Amino acid sequence: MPKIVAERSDAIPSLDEVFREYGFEGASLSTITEKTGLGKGSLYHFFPGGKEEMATAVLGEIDEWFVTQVFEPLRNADDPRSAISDMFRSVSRYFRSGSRVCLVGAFALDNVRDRFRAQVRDYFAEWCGALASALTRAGCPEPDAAALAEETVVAVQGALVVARALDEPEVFERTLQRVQSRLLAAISGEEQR
Amino acid sequence: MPKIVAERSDAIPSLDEVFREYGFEGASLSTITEKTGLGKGSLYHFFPGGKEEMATAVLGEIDEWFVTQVFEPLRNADDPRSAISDMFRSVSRYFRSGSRVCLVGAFALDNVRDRFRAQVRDYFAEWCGALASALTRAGCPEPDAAALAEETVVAVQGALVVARALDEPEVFERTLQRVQSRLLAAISGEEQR
DNA sequence: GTCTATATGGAGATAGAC
DNA sequence: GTCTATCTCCATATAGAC
Repeated sequence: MPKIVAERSDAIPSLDEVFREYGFEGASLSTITEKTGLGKGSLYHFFPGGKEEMATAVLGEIDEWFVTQVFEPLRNADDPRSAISDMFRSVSRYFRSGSRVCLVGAFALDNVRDRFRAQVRDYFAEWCGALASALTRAGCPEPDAAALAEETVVAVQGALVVARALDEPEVFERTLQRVQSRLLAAISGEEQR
Repeated sequence: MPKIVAERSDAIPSLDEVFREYGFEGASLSTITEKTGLGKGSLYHFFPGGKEEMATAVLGEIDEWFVTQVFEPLRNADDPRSAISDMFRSVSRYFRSGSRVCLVGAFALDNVRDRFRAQVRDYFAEWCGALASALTRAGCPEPDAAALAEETVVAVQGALVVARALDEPEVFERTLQRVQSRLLAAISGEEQR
């Protein structure tokens, strides 16, 4: 399907798709041309830095989505409990119930990690930090909160790997359910003390 | 350092290293030549199918290691409890406490997954199956065993992703500790009934 | 801004001497 | 078995007309 592209940001969703499907090295300029509907001329007009700039832009867009949809709600919500539930809903939607890969995670395992080191690092650090913050405000003691947050982020990433390896997206939803109930249990447990 | 290469299998460890470090697409023939110490002539003599055959051979070698070191012990050990402990020790050693990537997991997230679909699939399916078998024989009821096994494999893969993304290998060891105690707790819990 | 044509390099792979 | 030379192809990137 042809895309309507009038400015740089209109191309980002297609670029996101392409990198997710083919990986950074696997996404050739001709593939990108095809999937975005933009010729090389336009592509280099919008992204003078070439593929690397395209990927940086996509990572930036992903980060922005997570910041507004996930990280900020976790950090600022009046009700941290429901912010955590919202996180699971958003994440499930974002990863299409396990049939969509995490581009940042894929970059982390790839040799391109070093080229996008800061963006990759921050994404995971922010996620862990924001979730730990919500857990703490929900009554979970500090060290447990950090551990639970890390466990949750690890589970999400692992589930995406295994789901794709087995071609069984259900692994992802099962995992989300499991860690979510574990988090909520940890919170109620604390509140009862 | 130069390698002593007299037969095909002598090249596998170097190939394994190269693919782990550069990924499948990122590992060019000149990189491979350099790291294995073999010229293109020798390389194509040993692997007429080129890069794809090299990767297949590496995946086969990895699988064989896991079958003998991890899967068979899990399935056959007289004492499933200690087989499970052994698994965690072997896995920690194999992944160098989180500083080594899982090549199969990396392939799963990459677009090369489809080219090695069966090998990628089997690796994870076998791991889950073998661990579930050990858990069942240790007294864990069937459905719980499968869920716990899946959770464990998911955690290992996720920990490798996050450890590499954050440049913090400790994430891996922490995760192993956590899932190990959870498994052992589940088993003792069952045995007390 | 978007196109076509093109430059240049390195990729994977092969041939054939030794 | 291992080497060097070479083939072909497609990659990223650029130039310049429109």
